[in-house]
Amino acid sequence: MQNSLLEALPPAELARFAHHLVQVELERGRLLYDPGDQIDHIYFPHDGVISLMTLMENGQAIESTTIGPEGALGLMAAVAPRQSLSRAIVQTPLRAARISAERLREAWDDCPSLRDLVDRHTEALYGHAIQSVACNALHSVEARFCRWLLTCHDRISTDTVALTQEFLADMLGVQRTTVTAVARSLQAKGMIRYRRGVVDIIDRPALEALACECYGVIRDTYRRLLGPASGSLNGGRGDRAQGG
Amino acid sequence: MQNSLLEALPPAELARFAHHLVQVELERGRLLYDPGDQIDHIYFPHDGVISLMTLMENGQAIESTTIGPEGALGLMAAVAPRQSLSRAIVQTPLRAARISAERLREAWDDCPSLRDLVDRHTEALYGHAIQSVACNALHSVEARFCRWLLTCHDRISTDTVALTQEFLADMLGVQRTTVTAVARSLQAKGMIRYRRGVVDIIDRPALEALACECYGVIRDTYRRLLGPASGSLNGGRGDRAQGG
DNA sequence: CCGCGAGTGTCGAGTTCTCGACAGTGAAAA
DNA sequence: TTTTCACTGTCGAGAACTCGACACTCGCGG
Repeated sequence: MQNSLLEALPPAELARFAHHLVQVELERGRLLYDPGDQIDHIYFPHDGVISLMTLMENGQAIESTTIGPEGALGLMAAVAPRQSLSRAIVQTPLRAARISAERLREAWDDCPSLRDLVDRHTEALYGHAIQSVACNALHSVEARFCRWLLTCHDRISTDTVALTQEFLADMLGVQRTTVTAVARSLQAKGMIRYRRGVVDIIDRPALEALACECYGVIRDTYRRLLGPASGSLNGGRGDRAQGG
Repeated sequence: MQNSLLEALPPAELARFAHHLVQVELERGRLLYDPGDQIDHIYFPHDGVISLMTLMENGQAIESTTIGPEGALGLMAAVAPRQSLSRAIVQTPLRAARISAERLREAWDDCPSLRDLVDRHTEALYGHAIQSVACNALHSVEARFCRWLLTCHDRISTDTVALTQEFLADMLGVQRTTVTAVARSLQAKGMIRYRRGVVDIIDRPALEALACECYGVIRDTYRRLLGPASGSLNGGRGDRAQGG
């Protein structure tokens, strides 16, 4: 059990629905939800990344936010039945705990810490989204490319990311040729190495220097709202931690 | 009382906190929150627009989402104390009902419909944000300019919008010269007329044709989640409406 | 009345990214 | 081994937008 949300729950609450959790392994590219789909299952990743993509009328899909081990997919359906607003696809090989949304809703009233955690998670996801709004309007493809790599790197256990340039171009909402140009530039600087469908991260500090501030802002938002000192375990109001 | 959320509440629930609501009128440009500010008041607009802006390290601010009469500002603080993630400024002269977040939290446990409505509002706001993520990455300044005008037009009672090109450039995250060029183009087509700090909307259908799909998507998301048939008033699960 | 300042018009060089096209290449399948 | 196809490299014209600069003008205050 490595999902942060599940780990943060008091054992007594976790016990109320743990027997409904199913451990699953999902392959890269697996489609979990499309816009309008009823959210029937909630996924708590242990490692790996799920991309949430906004689908346009012409079929183009662009990444809006991501879900990793610090969060969960479909958590809004823990409160009440909900439809997905995004396309959700598995980005990297994924290990996750899955639960029927209905089963989780049945435990809802008896799980105050879970409710609090879900609220904070929702807020963090919103923070992720509004930072991406700014990022897409203001930052270069190169900076966004680096941010994307770093975010992915944080959530997997290796320095090797399996992805094609074509796929990344879709994520970022740009042409493949643009991604190719950026990738070559980064490789020339010795920051990454890549071959067909694989990117190796060589010099992470350099990537951090080239990435936009959004990388750190989003990471810190999750930490602040869902981290150990967020007050989610000692019941709400008090902020006795030393800060942020 | 014209705010949709307040109007949608059962009178019994509204009565639990209505005596704490204060009617306020706020001038254009008024700063309500900056990132990190404790959310001490919640605003339910009757007419007018509040812009939520993501603030970057260099001080640049770009609009991420907006709040109008169909929503409320700071609603996440109705659940538990929260800090603002955005800068919130009054976009057009605003009439709103304001309540202390703490007072609303006191009524929280006794207001199931309010809780449901807040959940739906949060989801709609998130939907707004992820659509803007895609929009900023994929759509032209002209299309976004039109979307912005339409969204604003929907929420005020006149065909005249008070805004400078410089301000709109900030909202959209582009250069003022770009906004000027687009504005001139739209005026040449007879769709708008403008003078110093004022834009008149002449041909709304033409603006709708030029705006990107995001305008309609966001509007429909709010309607679906917060509209009369959303099930928020008859207590939850059942979807007995004819749907859509 | 004048002066000031915010808001707008415009210009032009430069950069980034688009978009279509086609060639090269590596890895897996036949 | 050969074939095949997905993935990458590259080119070039063009569009969109940036960025700095400066002139103009409207409306307000002195």
